[in-house]
Amino acid sequence: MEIESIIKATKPMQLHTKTVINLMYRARAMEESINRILKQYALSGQQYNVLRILRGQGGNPANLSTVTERMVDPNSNTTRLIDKLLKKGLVKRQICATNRRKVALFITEQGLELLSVLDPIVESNNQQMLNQLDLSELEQLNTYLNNIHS
Amino acid sequence: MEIESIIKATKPMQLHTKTVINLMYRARAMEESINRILKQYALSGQQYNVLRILRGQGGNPANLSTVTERMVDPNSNTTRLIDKLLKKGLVKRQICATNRRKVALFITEQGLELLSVLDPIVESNNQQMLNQLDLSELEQLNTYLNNIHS
DNA sequence: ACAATACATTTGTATATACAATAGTTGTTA
DNA sequence: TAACAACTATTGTATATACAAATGTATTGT
Repeated sequence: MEIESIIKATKPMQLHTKTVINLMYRARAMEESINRILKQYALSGQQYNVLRILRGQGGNPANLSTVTERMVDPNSNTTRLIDKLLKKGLVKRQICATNRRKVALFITEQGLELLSVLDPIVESNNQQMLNQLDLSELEQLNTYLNNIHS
Repeated sequence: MEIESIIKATKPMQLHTKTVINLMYRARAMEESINRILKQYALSGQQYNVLRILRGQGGNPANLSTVTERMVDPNSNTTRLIDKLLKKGLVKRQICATNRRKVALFITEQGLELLSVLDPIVESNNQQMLNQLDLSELEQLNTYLNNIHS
C-alpha cells in the first residue's frame, strides 16, 4: 500500500522525503510484527538480536563491546540487556582472563534451545512479510538499501 | 556498504532475513541522522512529525486521534508528546466545541517558523542520504517498500 | 430519563533508553 | 615505578515509552 495513503498525507511529498518516511514506516511495522512473536517468549527484539550474535560466535565468547558493535541498534545499554538474559539463564557472563576489564559472554544451552524454537517462526514471518517480492527483487532492494548512507 | 559486513555476520544470511535486518538497520541509521539535526533545536523526531502533521492541516485543527493515526510511529503516548510541544509554545490545544471529549490541536506561528527553519535542513539531509540513487531507482525502491506487509 | 455502552483522552506505573559520571584495569612514559 | 592517560564495563539519573486503568463525555436502548 502507498505510504502517502497510509499516513494520510495532505499533499504529495517530495520523492526523497517520501522514501525516507516509507523506509522508517516499513521498518517499524516489521519490527512490531517480529516483536509480537518474541513477546510470547518474553523476549525483546534486542534480546533476540544479542542471543543470535552470541550463537554466531560458534562457542567462542564475545565481549560486551563486540556484541554492541554487531547489534542492529547499538545505542542501548548492553550491560543491562545482558543482565536480563542472565536472569533468564539464556547467557553466561564471566570476567575475561587475559584482560580483566573485559567480560566474556556465552549463550547457554537453554539459550540455544530457545533460538531453535524461535528461528523458524521468525524466518517464516520474514518470508511472509516479503512474499510479494521475488528473489531478484529482494536482491535489488538490498542493493538499494546498501547505497544509503548516513 | 553491505549489511553483512556492517553487522559482521559470521555466516551468510538467508535473503529474507538479510533484507529485514538491512531495512531495520538503514531506517535506524537515517533516524539517528535526522535526530542529530533536530536535537540542535531541542526537538525529537516524533515531535517534528507531529508539527508537520499539524501544519498539513492547513489551519484546521486536528484531534489527538487524528494526529496519532498519521504518525510514522503511532505507538507512543501522544498526549504527553503534545504536552512538551505546548510547553515550548509550538502548538495550541483546546477542547473541541462540538464534542468535548475531543481536543483540537493547532500549530502556532512559532511552530510554523521553527518548521520553516528545519525543513530545508532536513530535506537536504534526506537528499544527501539517498544521493547514490537516481530518481527512477528511488521510485523503484518505494514500489518495493509498498509491497511489504506486516 | 436512566442505565449501559462506547468513545477520546489523560493518568499511573512499570520498564526501557540515552547520556554522563564513575570504577576498576591496563598501557604508556618520564 | 609512579603518574597519567586510555580502555571497558557498570551505575546513576533523567527522560521516554508501553500498556493498562481511570476519567469524563457522548450515544444508544428501554
